[in-house]
Amino acid sequence: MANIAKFDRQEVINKATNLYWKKGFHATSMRNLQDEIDMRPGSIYAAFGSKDGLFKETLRNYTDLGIAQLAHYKEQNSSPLEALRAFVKNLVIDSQDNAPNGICMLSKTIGELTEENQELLNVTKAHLAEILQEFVVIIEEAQQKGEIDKHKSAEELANHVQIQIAGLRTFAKINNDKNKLNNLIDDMFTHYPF
Amino acid sequence: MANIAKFDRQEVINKATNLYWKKGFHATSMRNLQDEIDMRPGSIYAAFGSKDGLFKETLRNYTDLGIAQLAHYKEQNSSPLEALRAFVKNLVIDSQDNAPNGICMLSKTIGELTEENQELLNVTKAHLAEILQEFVVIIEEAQQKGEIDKHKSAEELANHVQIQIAGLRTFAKINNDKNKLNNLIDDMFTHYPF
DNA sequence: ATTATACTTGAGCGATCGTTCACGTTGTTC
DNA sequence: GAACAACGTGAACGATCGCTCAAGTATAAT
Repeated sequence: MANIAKFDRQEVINKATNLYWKKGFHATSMRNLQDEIDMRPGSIYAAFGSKDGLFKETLRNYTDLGIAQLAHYKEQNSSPLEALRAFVKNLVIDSQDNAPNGICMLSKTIGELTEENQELLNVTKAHLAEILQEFVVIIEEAQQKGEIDKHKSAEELANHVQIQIAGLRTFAKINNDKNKLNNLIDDMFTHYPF
Repeated sequence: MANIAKFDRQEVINKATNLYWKKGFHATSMRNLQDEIDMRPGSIYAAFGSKDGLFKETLRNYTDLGIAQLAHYKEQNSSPLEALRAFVKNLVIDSQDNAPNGICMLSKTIGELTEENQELLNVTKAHLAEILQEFVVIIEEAQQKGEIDKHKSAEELANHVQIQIAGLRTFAKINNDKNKLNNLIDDMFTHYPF
């Protein structure tokens, strides 16, 4: 017989994601997490195994949320390219105020961790590759619709988008001028290499 | 009377810079630093005051080294624009192997720290602004020499360069294809907005 | 009611954190 | 060579780290 879930696992993971995203892996203590998700150490370790294990689940959650968000913009826009633009603007501009951290949790983790946490690093890289692939798909759709030159490499354009997002989100942390950020993103979609 | 320096302050700061740069602020313990710079806690605290104090000195050191490096490339190139390009290639491509960390120490710190370390965050932002100003100067010199359209805003171009560096260095961490990175940087200098 | 099972609890483990300070050593001064 | 100043030393402080586990509580099955 299935037992009553004593805690809402998804809600716990969401809260843990936000805290890890905000403070980073090393600066987030299990004490901090205990307070944030309102669970005692024993329960946390029974459910997630370790600090690393919980972090890995939050990385998965973060990536799923990002991919779902991109799908959301695709549904709302008939144009794949416009959907991508809206997605990027949301990440770079809106996230500075709404999200736990303006920086991408995956980029931040790539920057923070070393080979001492090789497995978490590998997971993070794999998730970034997943998102890259989503960009490839949406760019190929835009090419099908004639919004982008079909002769251009969708993979290279996707790389370019990911580089711009990483750069812009870092920049936004020191210069949160929304008009400027908006213009930079518009430029990105109206000039080379698009 | 000045006493004999019992330790080489500059060498100690260099070693501390490399460790902080590699591991980040939170993941670097004072024990780690003691081993790396071969000093006992009392001496470190007498010389630098605190973990924060030493970190602040390494940020200053890192920024000075970067500015000196840019000056070096300016001396070696008659063209300011080529000097800037060589500087960027060095940061993005060579640093992946040579340096303690492929990521810029300042960007990494911006990503890692929160308002809990507001002063270190402010120092870091100020240093990024310093480097931005160096880019403005070199771009203005390139405009004087007719290498860049004088009607373009040197400040905006400098911002663009800093954003590209942040994005490319993150990208290089997951895809260290030197040919691709080289092409991306060449594209950056031969297409919009340059 | 009793037993079995599932889940939570929180005191506390050994280790490590950033930091301090009484003390030892070294070099200078008179 | 005695006194002093300057610096380095490392044991050890209280706090916190990630984590464990014996005990407690709640629900389900008999």
